[in-house]
Amino acid sequence: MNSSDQQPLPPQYDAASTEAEWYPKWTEHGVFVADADRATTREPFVIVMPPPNVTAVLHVGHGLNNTVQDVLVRWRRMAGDEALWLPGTDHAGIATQNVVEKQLAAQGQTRFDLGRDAFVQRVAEFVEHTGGEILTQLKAIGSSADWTRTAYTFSPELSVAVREAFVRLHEDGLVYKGHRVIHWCPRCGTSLSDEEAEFADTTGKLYHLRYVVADDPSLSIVVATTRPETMLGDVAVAVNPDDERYTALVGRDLVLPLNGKRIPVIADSYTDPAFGSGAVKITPAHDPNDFEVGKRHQLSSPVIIDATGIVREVEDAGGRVPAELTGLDRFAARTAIVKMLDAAGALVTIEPHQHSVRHCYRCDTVVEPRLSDQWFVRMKPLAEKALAVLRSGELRILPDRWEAVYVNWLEGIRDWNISRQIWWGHRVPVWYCDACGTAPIVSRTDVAACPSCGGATRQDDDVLDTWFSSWLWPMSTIGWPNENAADLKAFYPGDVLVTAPEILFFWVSRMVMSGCWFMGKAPFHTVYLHGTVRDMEHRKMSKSLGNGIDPLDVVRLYGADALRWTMVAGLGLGVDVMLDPTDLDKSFAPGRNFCTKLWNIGRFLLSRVGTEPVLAVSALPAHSLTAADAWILARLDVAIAECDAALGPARPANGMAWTDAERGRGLRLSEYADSARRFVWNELADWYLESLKPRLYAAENPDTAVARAVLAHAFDGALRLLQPM
RNA sequence: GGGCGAAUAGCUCAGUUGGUUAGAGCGCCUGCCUUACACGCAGGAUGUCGGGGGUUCGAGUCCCUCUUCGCCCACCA
Repeated sequence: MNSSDQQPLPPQYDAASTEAEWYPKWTEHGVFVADADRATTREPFVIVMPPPNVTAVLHVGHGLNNTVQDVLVRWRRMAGDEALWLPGTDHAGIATQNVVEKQLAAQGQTRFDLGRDAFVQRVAEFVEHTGGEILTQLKAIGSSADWTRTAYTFSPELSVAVREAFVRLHEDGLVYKGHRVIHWCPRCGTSLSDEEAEFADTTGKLYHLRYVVADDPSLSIVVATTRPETMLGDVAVAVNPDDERYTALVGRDLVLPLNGKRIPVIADSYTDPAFGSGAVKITPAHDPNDFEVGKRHQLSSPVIIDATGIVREVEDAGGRVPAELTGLDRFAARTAIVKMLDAAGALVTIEPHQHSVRHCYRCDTVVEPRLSDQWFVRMKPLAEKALAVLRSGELRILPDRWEAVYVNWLEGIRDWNISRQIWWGHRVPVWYCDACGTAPIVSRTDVAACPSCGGATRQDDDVLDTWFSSWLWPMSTIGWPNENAADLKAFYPGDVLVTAPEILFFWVSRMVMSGCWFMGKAPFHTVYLHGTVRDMEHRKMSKSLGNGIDPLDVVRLYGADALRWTMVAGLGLGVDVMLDPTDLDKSFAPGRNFCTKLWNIGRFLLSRVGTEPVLAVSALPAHSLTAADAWILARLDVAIAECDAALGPARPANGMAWTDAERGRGLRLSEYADSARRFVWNELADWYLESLKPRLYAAENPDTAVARAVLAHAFDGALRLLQPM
């Protein structure tokens, strides 16, 4: 050993070169590739990656989400499990279509100029050329996913799964076509599910309008509405049957201002006598509640706003829209109508009104309730199974307070509108024969000719909600519906699902439902909901706010390990991670510094121990160990136990369901980071290594080999301990 | 309207079933370029644990209440 001089390694760790060198080695050696055969002799441990939108660019939220998954997968891989982390992307129906439509708009075109086939082709090409870039970016942060299994929600294989799910649910009586008022985005031109129509608190106005009794102008009723433009489509005014103020008027006709239509006063318990004037205008085509009221009273449903949000006579609306309002945008029409009502003496008052307005989750346009035909999934039977697995402990959610949210949503679940009037997505597998008008044909395979008359068929124009493909993700990616697929047998059900609470309803609950329904088992036993990455003002990091941090910048400046360290160390259970986009050093230097600390322990070891084999610690006689040796070996054992306890248990001990005692344990990422850091820095480096200097700078003697052996062992242990993160 | 969460050192946060001097990182102060590391080492200061009340031998930890932030859900006409 030459202790005198040259340092083969620089005193500071260069993450960029090291990481770039190692990642390809890992993939070349296939260390991330799971093997279905091996899973018969080892415990499988499976995490499916929440598939980012295929057009997505890596942001720090992905960094957090994937770091957590990577830590867990690497931890189990180290522990000897057959670990599978399954990556992939989501075709993201509306989102991706919007991106391409924006490109077209820049050229002054719309999708209708191209036509359906050409447009779909164009989106597919776009996705092929620029999509999935995020998966490459995930490699830069060290993600140990099994890239040989990379999946895509719109691949041929997954399309088979989507059709199978639709057809089977139809066979089970859970898929049906419904005619009702749904959420509609006039900008995207499609219906939305309840979850896709997000509430935003708004200060609006409550307009009080006076409708005069037809045969006695001295009598009138005042109704309150936030959307006066819909009055053109009113077919009745409803009052509560117990409301004595209006008993005498029930059954009589009112005259609708502006278009002179006669509408009846009806009694319906939907009306709350305490709200406003206690009388509600009923617009069946433009409000879901009014639609129900209208059905109960066999009223017509005149449509006076079209699919693009323009006011005009669309259906059953003859003579309802005055010429001067026809063709106006719904909001322009509102202004105009209020003016006209005022002029007509029908506007009583306007008062400010706090309420929540639904917006499109993709483009933030105010959602328009719209009467249309849509495909729905009857959710109650599915929800019951998803509730049962939580109650039995087959499934748990961490932090556990989310379990109540999950239960609450499932207990009040409503049917899921799964059809979208866009072009990018899985086409609804239903065919119609216009010639003979036979019943719609729901089929796993394309139907070219009508089975009854042999005539030409026409496939349903709608595509399926993008979540209708992602809810199958834990099964479809590993072979379902082929029940004999080796991967499906080896890797279903999986273990942990790591995501943010935002998509608990969109995705997590639905995966549980589909897994329970189609496979008879929840797709994972643990849902881990992590926090959100925020800036120092606690604002969510986002492109629009310009407060984001590019994970790739962090990788370049501080290293992937520093990024990962910051994510893991800052991640209390369910707690948000705060980062300062204006001071990257504040957030990421600690991780980088820790790497350098580790690096320098290594340099010390190389200079004082060298690269020759050392004695095995187990071969050292107990009496040859100094107190420091025994101490650091004990501390290593403690650290290992602490890290393991912080992360685990990996699965329910009985293999079936969580016991009450187990249920809240584990997934304490920050505790894992703390324990590991304390051992490496405070115990190994600060104390043990310092204590070793007299021994390792002394002339060679019998103790030298002991010190070298223990140091090498402790350092090896440290590296293994840190490997997951 | 219903539900949930948070409030602990200047900042970001730990404090698992109530139990000796409340912790970490960053920041700050004082020494140190000591032959692994100045992206470092040694040492130090810092908190009526949001306010009020209560239970208890004992409360950051349990109960009530108030205040302030934040989140989710809802057929808010």
